Order: sequence, then structure tokens, then C-alpha cells
Amino acid sequence: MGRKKEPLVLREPGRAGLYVCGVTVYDYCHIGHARVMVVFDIIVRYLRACGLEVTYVRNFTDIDDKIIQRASALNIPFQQLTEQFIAAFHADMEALGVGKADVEPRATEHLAEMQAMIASLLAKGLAYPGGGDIFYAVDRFPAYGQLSGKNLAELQSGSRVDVDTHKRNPLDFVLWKKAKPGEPHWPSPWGEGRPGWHIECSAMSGKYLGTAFDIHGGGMDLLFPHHENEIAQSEGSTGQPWVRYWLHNGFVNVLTDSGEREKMSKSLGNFSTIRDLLAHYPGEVVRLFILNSHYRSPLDFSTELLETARHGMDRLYSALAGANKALQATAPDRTATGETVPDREEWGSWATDAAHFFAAMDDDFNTPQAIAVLFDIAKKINRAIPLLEQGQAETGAEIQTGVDLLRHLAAILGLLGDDPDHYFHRQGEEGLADVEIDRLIQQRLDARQARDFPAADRIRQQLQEAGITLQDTKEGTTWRRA
RNA sequence: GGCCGGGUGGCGAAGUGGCCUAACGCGGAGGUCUGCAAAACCUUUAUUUCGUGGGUUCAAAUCCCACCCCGGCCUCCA
Repeated sequence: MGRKKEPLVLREPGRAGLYVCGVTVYDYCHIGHARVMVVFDIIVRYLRACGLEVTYVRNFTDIDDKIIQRASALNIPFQQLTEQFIAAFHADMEALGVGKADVEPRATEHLAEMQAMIASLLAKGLAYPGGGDIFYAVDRFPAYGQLSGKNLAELQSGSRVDVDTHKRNPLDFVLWKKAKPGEPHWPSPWGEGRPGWHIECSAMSGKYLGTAFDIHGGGMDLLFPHHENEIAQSEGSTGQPWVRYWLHNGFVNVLTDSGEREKMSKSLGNFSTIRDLLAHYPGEVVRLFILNSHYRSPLDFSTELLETARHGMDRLYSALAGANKALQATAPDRTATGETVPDREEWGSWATDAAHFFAAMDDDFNTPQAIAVLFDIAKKINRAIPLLEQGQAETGAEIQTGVDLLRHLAAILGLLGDDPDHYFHRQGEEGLADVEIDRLIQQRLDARQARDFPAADRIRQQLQEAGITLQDTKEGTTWRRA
């Protein structure tokens, strides 16, 4: 609320309640949505990794103007539209490694809670009817504007709000909308209609998390008016403080053809959908790209930067692959699968790395710094591998611990969840089949054994053009997809 | 116009009073390894420098003031 970093003090020690404004389900999600979801996904993961019991609530807005508009354009019931895009959302999130929330409430399933809140606001004189709608009277709520650092006078002077003749104040917002002919509608004490947008988050967060819950998150653009309005509704109706900490993530910008920078948004039509991206990049690469910037900073999106993230991801997996190979060759009894979480007591020489990681995450979820630690560990593993191969058997245990720790820490960020071989051999929608690659590699091997290097290099070149990079090692030739 | 963010190397991005002669990644250069590569490792890539100009301080990328640029919010938007 103070718009600055503060130590996290929970309502109840050991338990955290978190609500994040989800998406309006009328279209596919874009990178901007991916950012919020990934950011709060790691916040939840980290709080849990710190031993907190977290209740994570993330809603679906499944009724609003755009949904109605889209459904009527497609001439389908709005429920069919929203079901379709809720399913798409879940598929996208799974591909990004974003876990499900504990509760994923839908607006249309909480009409009763919303109506109860509206009734309470009416009873307290904080809301009024006008033209069949119910409005919130912002000037009856003294704290209005506190979250966004605005005051009513300033807001009004610069207001772009179209004057609604039924509103007493142009900043008043609708709680209940009277149904227009042909629109979906529900019964209410104020006539057939549907809820305004802001009321759903107040009603649903209150229902599942109670008052004065710990953390409320969402995109920067929701700070005003959405979150300001939520506060007005919730605190106005309950008379209780509502949220302890607000977290807002920064925006994703895109560079236009003319080099201008602007925010990615549905209304500007300049977005890339998550599924378009995932056709070309593993979900973890998209995560790395997002988490390599602090969650509050603006983030510029471009395919070049995504490519950079992919190279970084390759580096991390490369260390895992190298460690696995070295351990298998020299100490087959060791398994560096990352399935075992090393005990803190066994971190040994890795303890300072782990400490750096947790210190970074403790400081307002500084994922760029935490990721730097991941790369530090990868480098140390890579350095240790030749020592093991030269016969220093004791480094085997150290490498194994390093790998286990690397995967353990990366998992908190939702990274390195894949098997390295699988990661490098992942199949795109086009490209050569694995058997074909193996056949060409064998051909090249024959040529090399005949010392026909020009022929061998031609085959390697052919594979390279197909996006396959070869690596010759003492144990044989391995390959990676670019 | 009001209110918020932000401007750090070729690029991305941490760092918000001394550990910064600025983390980490990508990219570049040279080297080791290799038939040649790839990956990895080593060295190197901001040393009159952290948008510009002033100021405070023993000490500033970090605090203060002014200015210049960029983005966002003030209407639906993550």
C-alpha cells in the first residue's frame, strides 16, 4: 500500500493467502498474460519452498462486454466461448509450467456473493441505483485513490470518462448492469442483469480468503481503476481492511515496425499469443525470458531476446547433460537425476550459492539474481567435470550434489524440469525424424573412419541446415536440435 | 494536464551510500580441446563509467534539485 518494499508479515504465521486477477476468457492469452501467470506462479512456488502453506486463488472473468460481443459475433452461447478459452488457458499454462491455482473461481458461479456485497453497499449508502444500474459512489469512500496515489480532484480534472447521465460522479463505476435485450442476464433484487467487472474480485477473494488476506496481485494496468475499486467495494462493505500487500507486475512492451515501443495489449492488437510462441520455443525458454527481468520492471518482447533466452537455457541443460555423462562414465552408481533434494547439511561447497539464491528471492523475488546463481552453479559443475574424468573420484559426489542443488533451485523457478537429452532432442513440428538423424550420423561416421572428411563435413552441414548440431566426443557423436 | 515507472557495456539485465576497479546471460575477439567443428574451459570485451547539468557527503550508479528522453495509468486491458 505504501508503494514500496516492505517485509512480509503474514496475517497468520506460516499461512499465506494470495489472490491474482486472472483473465477474461474471450481469446487466447498473449505474452502479457504469460508474464503475470509465470510471475505469480514463482511467487507461490517460492513461498511454498519457504515452508508456507499457501492458498492461491486465481479467477476467470467469464461474463463481460467483450465476451458477449464475441459470442454474439460467432453466434454461439457465451458459455461455449468461455469454456473454449478456459480450456485453452489451461493448456497454455501447462505448457509454460504454470501450476493450477488452488481455487479458480468463475464470476458466473458467484452471483449470490456479488449480490450480497452490492446489497450491503446499498444499505451503507455507498451505492445507489440509476437508470436500472447500480453504481458505487466513490466520494462516499474517503480512502478512494490511496492505492494508486491519486485523489478525486486530480482524477476528475483529467478524466476521459464518458459522462454517464445516471452517474453522480464520472468516476463512479457500475456494480450491477441492467440487461439489454438479447444479453445474458441473471435475476437480482434490482432486476434482471449482470455484474459489473470489479465486483467479482471483491466477492470471490473475500469468499475464499476472508478479510485482510495477505497478497493481491495483478498486472500494473489493473492498479487503477480495478484494484482501487476492489478496495472501495470490499472495505466499504465489510468495514475491514482488505489486503495486506499489493503486488503489481510490469508490462510487456513490443517494438513496432517503426521502432516505437508500446505496451502489448489486446486493444492495440500487437500481441503474440502464447501458443504461437510455444510452437517455436519450449515453455521453459519463455519462462527464462520472463524471469530474467525483475517482475516489476517493464519487459520488451522480441524474438531476438527469446532466442537469447534459449541459448541461456541450452547452457544450463548442457551442464546437466555433461554432468550426467561424466557421472555415468565414472561412477555409474550415482544418479544425478535431480530427484533427490540434497540436505542443507550436505551442500558443502555449494552452500554459498544456495544462500545467494535464497537471499535474492527473499529480496522481493529478485529472479534475475536468482538465475545468475543458477549459471554460477552450472559453471562450477562444468569446471569440475574434467577433474572427475581425469580420475579425481571425489569430485563425483560434489558434482552430484551440485546437479541436485541446481535442479532443486531451478525447480523453484519452474526451470530445468526436463531431462537434458529430451530437452535437446525435442521434436519441433517440422524437421528430421530421429531415425533419419541417426542414419546420417552413421553415414558420417563411416566417412570419418575412411578419413573422407569432405564427405563427413557435407553430412554435418546438411544436418546443421536442418537445425541439428553435432557433437563428437570420445564416447561417440551426440546431437542437439537448435 | 495530473499521477506512476524507467534511462547501467554491442544487446538483455542485476545492483539503490563504501564489498561496484558494476553480478549473471547473450553476442564479439583470442586461446585450449578437435581431422575440422560443436559443447565446455581459460583470457578478453563499461577502468575520464552508470541519460544530462548542478549539489550533499570523507565516500554516489546509488541521496537532493533542475533538465532531457522513453513507457505506462487517468476508458476495456495482465
